[in-house]
Amino acid sequence: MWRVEEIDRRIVTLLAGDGRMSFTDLARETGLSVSAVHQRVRRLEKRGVLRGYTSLVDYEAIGLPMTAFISIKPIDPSAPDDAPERLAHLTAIEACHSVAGDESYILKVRVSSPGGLEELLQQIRAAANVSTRTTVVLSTPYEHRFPALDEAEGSETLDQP
Amino acid sequence: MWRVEEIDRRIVTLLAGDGRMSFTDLARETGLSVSAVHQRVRRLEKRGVLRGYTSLVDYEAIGLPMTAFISIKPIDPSAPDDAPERLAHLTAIEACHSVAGDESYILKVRVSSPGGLEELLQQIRAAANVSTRTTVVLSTPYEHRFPALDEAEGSETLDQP
DNA sequence: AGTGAAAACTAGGCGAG
DNA sequence: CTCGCCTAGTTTTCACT
Repeated sequence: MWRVEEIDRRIVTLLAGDGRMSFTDLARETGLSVSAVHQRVRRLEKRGVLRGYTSLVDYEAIGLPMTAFISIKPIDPSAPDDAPERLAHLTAIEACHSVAGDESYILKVRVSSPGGLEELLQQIRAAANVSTRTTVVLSTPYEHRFPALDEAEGSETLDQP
Repeated sequence: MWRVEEIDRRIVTLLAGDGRMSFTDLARETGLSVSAVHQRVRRLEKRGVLRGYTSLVDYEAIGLPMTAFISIKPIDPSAPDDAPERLAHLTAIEACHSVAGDESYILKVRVSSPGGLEELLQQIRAAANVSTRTTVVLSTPYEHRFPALDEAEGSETLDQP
């Protein structure tokens, strides 16, 4: 009697929790056959609901112990705003969000040291002609959590053929 | 002649790019045997360098099209600061970073609508006794990128037996 | 959409260099 | 640390419902 979509949400949630979970395990958890889950996962991938898989990495262990948020604002507000493309080559930038508010973008960056952050800030200012405001992360109580999906959410979009 | 560590960095980078890559493929990409890669991956997992695997999800497709950053500040600065624990039950909060600066934490949240954001803000203020400052994300040019790891970074920490 | 079974491929353990 | 072999288990396709 529950909507079919329940199962897709369950699959997405399970894979968010363990991106390497086998189809066999997904099948057991969802009560479907292996081939049915397989088919659903492939369909979710094709539709872009599942956009890929990644490992969660300890940035401290790979020599990038420092995280910061950098808000940027164009120095010349009349110039075309192509900051994301201009900054894309800086691999220390993990994410770039266009935001409402005083500044135009928020960047999340990972660097090895204060010196590395200073250097990155100079590169950002030079590459995109922006002023910056930096907020250094001291610790991260949690990250990469996945929300509980209830039937109110996603039903319309996930339910299309 | 190159440091052995080169290979571990390569493995981490490959798994960051495709968290479901098979050991067979990892072996081919790194030039090692399957069992050698297998052993290295298990070691990286045990050391906590690889902390897990997850799927990348299109939040719009699952009915959570709205992302925001919420900075919070305690209303009573003399009270013990246990905001992360007090907020942990709110699954709309994807990440919680303790930060330097005017505010004490930055939260990243996913909601279904402005109404959902409003409700979440009330819950946050009530649960942690904080004031909030919200920055709504308009679009995300990129996210979840993984930095290029060069030999300068990570060598010390990754190189230990 | 779902199922079960066959074929191809992968994971994970073992002994050896 | 690395290799290659081996078996159990997983992925993927297919014909059928």
